[in-house]
Amino acid sequence: MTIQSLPNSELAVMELLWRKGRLTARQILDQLYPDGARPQHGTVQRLLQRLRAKGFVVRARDLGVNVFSPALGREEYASGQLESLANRLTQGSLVPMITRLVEDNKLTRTEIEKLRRILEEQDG
Amino acid sequence: MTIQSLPNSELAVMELLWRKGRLTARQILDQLYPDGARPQHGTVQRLLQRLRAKGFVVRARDLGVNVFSPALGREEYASGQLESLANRLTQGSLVPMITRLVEDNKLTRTEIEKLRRILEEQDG
DNA sequence: ACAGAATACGACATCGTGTCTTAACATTAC
DNA sequence: GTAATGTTAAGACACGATGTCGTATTCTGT
Repeated sequence: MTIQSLPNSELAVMELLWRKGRLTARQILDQLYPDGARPQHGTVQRLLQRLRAKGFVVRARDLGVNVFSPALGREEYASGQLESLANRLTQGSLVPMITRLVEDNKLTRTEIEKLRRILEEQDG
Repeated sequence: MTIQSLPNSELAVMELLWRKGRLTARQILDQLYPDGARPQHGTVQRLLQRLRAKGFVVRARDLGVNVFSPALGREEYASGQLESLANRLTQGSLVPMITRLVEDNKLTRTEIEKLRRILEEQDG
């Protein structure tokens, strides 16, 4: 049930889709690799195909072209990764990791404030 | 500077070392694969070698045998992974991920309590 | 000095990733 | 309706990481 982890090239496509919402393969090619040395069109097609197989993007026919959009949000993906990290490393709990980050001063004051607020808002 | 992420076989060795502290290659072989179909001794040796190359374990000569121990703690590794996750996915911030987990009720009340306490203890 | 254990390391199969290429298909412009 | 153009699907492949062997070499205790 865990969300699987994506390789870089596929994550890059997801990033773009998360930012733009819906794009055609061609648009992805253009926006992901605007410079000279860009990959073949088929490459993006392939990535999209793999992402679809993994259930990360959905496809819709639109004016004769396929339009792709994310099947899950960035936060959903990110928090899923976080969960699986916790499962693998710290018996499923975030506490040890966060504790460590706090002790090492890896969190900014603003972050700490925000986290406090989020946790305070929880029930009562 | 980010802590790299370990493959399963190497992580399994680290797990064991985190639990036991210091072990010889032979002990690792015995404890990691107690059943029948165990790998060759050399396999563990190889894993240890790779872990050493990556800086995850240190070695000491002890009574004529090498004894291996973790070069970093589990929490250090785990929080490093968390950081790199945040860097890759949410502009370096944990807030979006945690927010999401809280909203989805993925954290137990106990966890939330603990996290609150940790964050409260911070400065003033 | 020798047997037995420990170590180092070259080798290799397999898999995932990143990319290409070509073939099949759809669409558009005449 | 056909040619030109763009889109999609899928086979192929190189490359690196992973997991595992096996052998050559080095140690240790007696």
